[in-house]
Amino acid sequence: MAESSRILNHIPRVHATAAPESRPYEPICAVFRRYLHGQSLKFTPERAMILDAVLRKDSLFDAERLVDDLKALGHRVSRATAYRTLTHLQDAGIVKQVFLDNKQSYYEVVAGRQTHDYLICVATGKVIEFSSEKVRRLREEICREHGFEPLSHQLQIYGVSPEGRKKSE
Amino acid sequence: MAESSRILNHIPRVHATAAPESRPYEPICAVFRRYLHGQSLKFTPERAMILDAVLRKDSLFDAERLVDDLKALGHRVSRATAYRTLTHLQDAGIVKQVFLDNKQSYYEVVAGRQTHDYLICVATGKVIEFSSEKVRRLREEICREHGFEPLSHQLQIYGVSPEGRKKSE
DNA sequence: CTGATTGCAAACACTTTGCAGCAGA
DNA sequence: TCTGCTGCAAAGTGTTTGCAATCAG
Repeated sequence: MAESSRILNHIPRVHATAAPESRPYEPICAVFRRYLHGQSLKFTPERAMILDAVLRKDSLFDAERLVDDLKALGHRVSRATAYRTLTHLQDAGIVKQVFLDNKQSYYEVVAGRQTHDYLICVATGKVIEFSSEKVRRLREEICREHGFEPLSHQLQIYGVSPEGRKKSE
Repeated sequence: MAESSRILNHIPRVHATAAPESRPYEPICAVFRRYLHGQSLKFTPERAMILDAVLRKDSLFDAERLVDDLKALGHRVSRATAYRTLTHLQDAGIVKQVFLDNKQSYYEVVAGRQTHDYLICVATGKVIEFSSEKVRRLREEICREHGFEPLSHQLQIYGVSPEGRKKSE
């Protein structure tokens, strides 16, 4: 089944399987504080504001959009801090980075939510997010076959949506 | 099942489903020539050399590696031409672009071969390529549910391989 | 011949990083 | 107080693009 292999130039950072010792229903903010404390990192106002803005997202977002959201809420946060915090949020198992194109990274919240996979219309650019138990089961099966311990996955299907089909006629 | 949607900032280019009117067993070089001709593009020595180098790859590669391979074969091709040609090869349905991390793009040959999905070890950076009929069937099923016409897909599972587990102990 | 192609270098866009001043714990 | 944090601007990096010379058809 496996056919060949190589080494990646850049190992992508992957969010934790689940916040390590997270209790059910624990506020995500508390999860983050605990994570930061465990790493001798500090819970700053900037990090609190970013986490807040992140948790308001109910679908894919990028760093730019996050900074804009914060600006709209009256908070001024530098891009650098946004990127740095997104990294911590990933390490804390709160957000996941998604690679949909070669231009930039996207993020989605995973803590306390189901992760998504994506249908991307190449005619309209529209992204449909869906969550599938079958995908999760297949991922387990594939990993079992290869002795792999899964942490995260990404599935994107590129194609043409019903609207895209109309548009291109 | 679908939960929310948004529009992508950059619509990724996706290789054609299959070389449009490709005949079985037709040499890939002929497919490319036919594609170029159809687009009023020219078959240049650079494009021939790049296609040749691409077809020698049996697993994931990146643009840099491609240029290095060509250099090793004694051919001098600029990065710009390599990128431009990879785009044409994608449009011709010969290669597919893969997004594994936020640093760069990877490519794999798809013409006349099975496409792959990837298991990526976050401990070692090793990439295991595999081909799964179950993944292809699931993709069809998901597209049917959403009225989507699939062109391409990408599945990456990030986790820890057996060797990675040993290493981190 | 004529429009497409090439290589070069500059431009681009997203992301990361060095640094000086600031501030949680 | 002692680290870690922030914003800024500069650096970094893969990829794209403008342009003049060149070449395929």
